[in-house]
Amino acid sequence: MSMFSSEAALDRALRAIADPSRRRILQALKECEVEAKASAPRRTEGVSLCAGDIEERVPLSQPTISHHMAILTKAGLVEATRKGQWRWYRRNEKAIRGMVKTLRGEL
Amino acid sequence: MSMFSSEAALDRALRAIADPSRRRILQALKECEVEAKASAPRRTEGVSLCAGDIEERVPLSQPTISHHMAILTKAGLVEATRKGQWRWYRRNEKAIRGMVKTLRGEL
DNA sequence: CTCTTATATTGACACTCATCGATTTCCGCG
DNA sequence: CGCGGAAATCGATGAGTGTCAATATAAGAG
Repeated sequence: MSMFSSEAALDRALRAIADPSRRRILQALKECEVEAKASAPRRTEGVSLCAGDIEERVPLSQPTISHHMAILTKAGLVEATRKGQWRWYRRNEKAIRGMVKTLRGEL
Repeated sequence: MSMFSSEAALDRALRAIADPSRRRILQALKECEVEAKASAPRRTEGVSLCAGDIEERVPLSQPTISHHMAILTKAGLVEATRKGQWRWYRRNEKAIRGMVKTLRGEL
């Protein structure tokens, strides 16, 4: 029983990844993960990007980035934690894998 | 190199499955496949449904069904062949599998 | 050719949504 | 408290889209 067993949850996730900008954001988060793995000293936020970092990597305005992050978070594909005035986003690999798996079975 | 290597093709496929009605249509086509496998006498159109059949299984008007079938076909997820005045639709399993696989790698 | 049936196309409508500028909220710091 | 920076929210706008009724097209039957 995955976290995408309900039609509504799967629908949110599929609509989330149906947008090219949001797919680019997910890829940017993935690249930052591998970078963090490659670098020797483990920073605590190594596998995360804050909204500003994403804005640097994806050519969209700050409100638009914020909007997309809210959609990705509500869909469960991304998790966020506050740290001071920043918000650190990271991929929810389990959820992403679960969505693909659900897709393979349900579609 | 899958058939969804280009961003445009993947985008078409993802937007296609982002709609619940189109996912229901894909499921209806899948059910008809397993029915055909279960029944002893192999009819030539056993793994297909015509637009009218789909209309019976999905509560949408005929023009809407036609519209969705065009989108699914353009996305490559469904194939169609004319047979008299009917159009028989069947899933493109290879493409569907390929899309999921591309998603697993690219996402 | 005409009738009937199956599907596609058109036109319209309501609704969603991606995007941005402007503003607001939040939070650490002095 | 007040300031500055980061992110969220608001309001507007333009593009996209799901849906249907009406109409058109296609194709077999008689």
